Amino acid sequence: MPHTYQADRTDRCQSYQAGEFFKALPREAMAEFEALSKRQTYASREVLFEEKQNPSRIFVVLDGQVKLSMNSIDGRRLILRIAGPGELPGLTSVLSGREHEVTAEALHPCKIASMRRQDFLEFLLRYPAVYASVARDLSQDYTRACEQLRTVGLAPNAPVKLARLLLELCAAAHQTDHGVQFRLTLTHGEIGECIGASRETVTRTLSDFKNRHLLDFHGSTLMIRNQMELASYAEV
Amino acid sequence: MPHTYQADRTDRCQSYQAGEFFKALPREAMAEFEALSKRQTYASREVLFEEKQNPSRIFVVLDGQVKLSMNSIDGRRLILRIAGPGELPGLTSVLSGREHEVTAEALHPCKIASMRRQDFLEFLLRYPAVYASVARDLSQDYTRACEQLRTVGLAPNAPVKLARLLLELCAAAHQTDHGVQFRLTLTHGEIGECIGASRETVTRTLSDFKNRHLLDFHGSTLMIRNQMELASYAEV
DNA sequence: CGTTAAGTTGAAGTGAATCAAGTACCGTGG
DNA sequence: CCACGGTACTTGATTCACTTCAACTTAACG
Repeated sequence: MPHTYQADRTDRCQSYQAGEFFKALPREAMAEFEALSKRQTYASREVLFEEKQNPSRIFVVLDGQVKLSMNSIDGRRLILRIAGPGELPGLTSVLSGREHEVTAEALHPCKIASMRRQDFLEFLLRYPAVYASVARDLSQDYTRACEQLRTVGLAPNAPVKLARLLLELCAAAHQTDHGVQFRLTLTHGEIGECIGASRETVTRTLSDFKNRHLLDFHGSTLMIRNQMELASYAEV
Repeated sequence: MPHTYQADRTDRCQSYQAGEFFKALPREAMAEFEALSKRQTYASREVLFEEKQNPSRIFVVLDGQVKLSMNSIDGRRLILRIAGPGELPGLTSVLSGREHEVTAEALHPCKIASMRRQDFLEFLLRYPAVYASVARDLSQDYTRACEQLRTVGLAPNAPVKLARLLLELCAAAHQTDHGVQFRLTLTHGEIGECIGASRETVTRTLSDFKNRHLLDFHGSTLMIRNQMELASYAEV
């Protein structure tokens, strides 16, 4: 084997293991997964799979972000989540064989690994231990879907929905002296699509929060000044 | 063993196997599951577990129906689904150990089997084949949650939401010469809680559908006259 | 047969969508 | 360096679907 292969292999391992899924995998399972899968680069906005399609491949995000959403005929859209490195968008459908319930689309240029569905199912049969990872991933997906149902279906109004989304983002963010700070990579329109509100409502609600000193923003940087108050506000 | 035990045991097998979960289970796994679980009767409205609780037991509906819902402080409610015999409400949380995202409440008097969470997890380790059933159940829950997200979060208005719910109910209903007919066991209020609409809106929209000859109802019996048109209406 | 829960219908109020008309921002190329 | 075009954001005015409130009818059930 040429030297470059080793380097590449290490690189691949790291990419795969960015998420939880492959963490607990035995070495030989990991190697086999890599052997069976192929890597590909997806351009920004390129679609990995679409809702209503039958799942033909399993995908692993190695690098970049993938937007999972549901789309309606009239152009309305509901963003479910942004999947990052190590995640397996569409796992549910690949397992069940039912058509995809969501559309996956590269947000930025992405590195993606993928494998034929049948190969993955056979791989699963050879390594039943992987089921534990599968179950964890599925249950996480379900939990997230429930959280979003709570936001979209149970919140009494748009400000509460937005507050809930912001608090979710806080969890992955970085604490400073003046509050929790993070970059808002989504546009107002996309935020609206996460919570079922219009772009304008997002703008208005954000500036309302600013006026009430719950948060501050300059450009795409958002600072949650008073997370406690925001949280009590978001309570459903 | 007394004779009644045999009879009881047969009865129990049938109850467990009403759903998909236990269908594929090896005989000894089934027997062990029964030995470790206890049966209980729940009165109408009695709560099996509540959201935010930590999961301590796994539940199996043997007979009756269990309402799964999310509840907000101010009395608003979102009904996720009605679980019937053979289903395992709360499975996700039992597996992940995270707090319950939903509340489970007996609709009518119910027969329920339950088992200590720890016992179930150990049972799973002894019978990894059960993971296949677990994965199927989880993916089904996820799919359903997605469907509801589509209804609640993506439908443009209440009539479309209601039409989608009715079509869902049609799937489990019985075809006649004049259309699909089934009993609507939910009250208008509960229907509203399924789709995120008020009781009055449900009443009004149903009578609107009736006027447009999409459906008919007498008492709690509902007849979908024109399923095709209702479906095209519900398209999101 | 009376009491309670569910369904119905009308009227008024409201939160958020939509429409409209801007401004700020950013990368590109002259 | 600045004009340009495109995208995102902002803000106000209008509209509308649905909620809420209220009064009433009908059905369910011990």
